[in-house]
Amino acid sequence: MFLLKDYQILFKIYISLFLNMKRELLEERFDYILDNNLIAEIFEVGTFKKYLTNDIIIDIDQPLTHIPLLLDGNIKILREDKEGNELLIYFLEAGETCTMSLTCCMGTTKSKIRAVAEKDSTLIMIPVQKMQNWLDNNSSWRNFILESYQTRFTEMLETIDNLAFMKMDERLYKHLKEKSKLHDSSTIIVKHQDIAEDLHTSRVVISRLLKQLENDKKIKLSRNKIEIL
Amino acid sequence: MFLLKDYQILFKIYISLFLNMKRELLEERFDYILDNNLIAEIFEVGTFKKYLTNDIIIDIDQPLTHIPLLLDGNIKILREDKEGNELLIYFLEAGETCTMSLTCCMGTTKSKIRAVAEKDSTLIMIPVQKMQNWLDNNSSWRNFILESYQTRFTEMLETIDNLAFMKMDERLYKHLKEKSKLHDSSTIIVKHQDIAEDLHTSRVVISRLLKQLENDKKIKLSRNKIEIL
DNA sequence: AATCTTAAGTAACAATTATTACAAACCAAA
DNA sequence: TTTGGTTTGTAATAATTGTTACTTAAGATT
Repeated sequence: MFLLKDYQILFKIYISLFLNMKRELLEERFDYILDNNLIAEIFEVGTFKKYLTNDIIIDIDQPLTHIPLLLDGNIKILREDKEGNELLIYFLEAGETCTMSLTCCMGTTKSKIRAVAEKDSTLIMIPVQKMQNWLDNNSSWRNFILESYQTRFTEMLETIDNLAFMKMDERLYKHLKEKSKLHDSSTIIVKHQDIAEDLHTSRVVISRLLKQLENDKKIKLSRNKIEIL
Repeated sequence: MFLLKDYQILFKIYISLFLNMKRELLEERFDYILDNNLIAEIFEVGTFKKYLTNDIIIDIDQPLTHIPLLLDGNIKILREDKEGNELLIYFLEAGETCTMSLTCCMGTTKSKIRAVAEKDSTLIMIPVQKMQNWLDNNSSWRNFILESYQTRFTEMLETIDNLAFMKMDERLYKHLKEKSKLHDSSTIIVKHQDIAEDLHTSRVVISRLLKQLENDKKIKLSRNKIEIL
């Protein structure tokens, strides 16, 4: 019997749900912390799953009715302006929720945010009403949400730092290292064009800077592929 | 008898505290919504006030022990990097709390954030323990905090937009209009150097762009003063 | 009024990033 | 192997922003 933080357990329950575990099995596993009422309630929730590959999944034009909770894979969150320019804000990893969606759900603001799955990902959508309900009644859920806010906050601060204080070559190199870490491989499969869009600049600029990095022996370039040395 | 949202009332109580209102008067005013226990608790809190003028107030190097709640005036929140470069992130107005501080308090992250009062401001510092306590036990406080997060979130998104998608001249003009709105006057009292620091650029650049704006009849320049037309 | 300090204006130049246009290389399918 | 589409490399040039160095102007102080 291993100890997890409450919200992680709550999260585990979702995963089990997703894997179609039997209710009895679930209860046996988790009732030592969460009471039956809570489990029952979770079972009631109309969750649905989505499999995503490399495609737009959330285009927030009208207020959302569900909050995504990422089970597996990772999703990048992009900001978009009126002219269609884009900028990567942060990556969502498994076990995380998108605070941006919370903001959209609860507030009236219509935010232009795009979420793109970089590899196959699975997520559960939680209805907003449940969301609000749990926020009031379940302290473990509350902590999960508060911690999410804080993580996102820190990451947004970092994004601001990057934009404000770093030059394009540094931003590029950092971005490469981040992607490498995220996909757990020193070889990244991307084309220059994609990087350019994430960092909101042009392909030519990225190619130029990548060439420089290669000359500096920091990376090795091939078609559709960048290896970090 | 006027209706306010719960957290606003809570906030009003703070203001009253600050104004040294008699406890009896407070209870008479607010107990129709908040029970006596809560009021009692608020009275127990070790609040203290600070008066600030144009000076650094919070330099977050070690975890904070108190959360500021702004009663009057306004405070600008700046991001700082290792080399001492700065960038304005957002303005705090009366009735707001600094979510950045929450992040610092609750998490372990040591953030480099500077808060500067642009005019005389008053704030109350709330001990972190109380903070956490209320979060669990008082739904009106909880909503206040969640709403704060959301407001800040939106504002940080806007900052990112400005940095990523706007050129310096646009950012400058927007900044001028914001300041004008904040101080409720079409005439802004600043020197070019200060603006340059807020937008993280050099004085010469700002002077140049301001001159352009003046030529375009959008503003009128004098020493230490900019008038928006 | 003369002097001093600070703020703002200006010019010349450097660095960074953006844009355009085209050539070369790579890969897959015919 | 040839073709065609996509990706990358490169050069030339423009636009934006940053830097340095100096001048001019405004306002405060003596």
